Amino acid sequence: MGKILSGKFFDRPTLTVAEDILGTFLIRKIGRKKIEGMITEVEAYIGPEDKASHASRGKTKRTEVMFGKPGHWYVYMIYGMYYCINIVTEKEDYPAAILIRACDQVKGPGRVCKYFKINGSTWLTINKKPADKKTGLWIEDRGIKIKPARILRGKRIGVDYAGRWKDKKWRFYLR
DNA sequence: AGATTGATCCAT
DNA sequence: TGGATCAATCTG
Repeated sequence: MGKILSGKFFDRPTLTVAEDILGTFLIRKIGRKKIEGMITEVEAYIGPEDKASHASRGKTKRTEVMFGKPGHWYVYMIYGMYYCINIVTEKEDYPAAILIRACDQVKGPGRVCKYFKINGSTWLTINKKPADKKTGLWIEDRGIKIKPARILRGKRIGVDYAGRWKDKKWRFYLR
């Protein structure tokens, strides 16, 4: 149907990828069923210095995937209840990723994962895996072109602890 | 505004 | 090994 976005797409400056990813589709395949949604809101987490990023405290078992190859999934649990999903960007050894905050009418990263059935029994099949059909979760470009005027930009949500990094306007969303 | 909830990480 | 922290969401 659409064009599956590969590592090459994600091996670019994260802010560029964040804008370009708006209007593409997140696809989840479970058995013969598909769950789909157009990506409408994302946040960028960029580099080892970004205090809002999990990678700012260095490479750990959890965050090593952010230091890995672009086009892989980083899934983590937050507040013991919710999962959030990110796609890794930029070159290996440079930690960066994009958090998918909303798809169509599904607003909020925790709800996105719930909608796409990423939970305690499935997240390990996705975390640190490439975004492709084999993993069962990928991103497709279906040719929808978003006019720059439709893209809004603002501060990231829930990172007030991040010092001077909290005010970076690294959140992109559709009007 | 407050409760929820448990993996993660770092300082003891 | 313990405890603070947390890229969120729900309920009131």
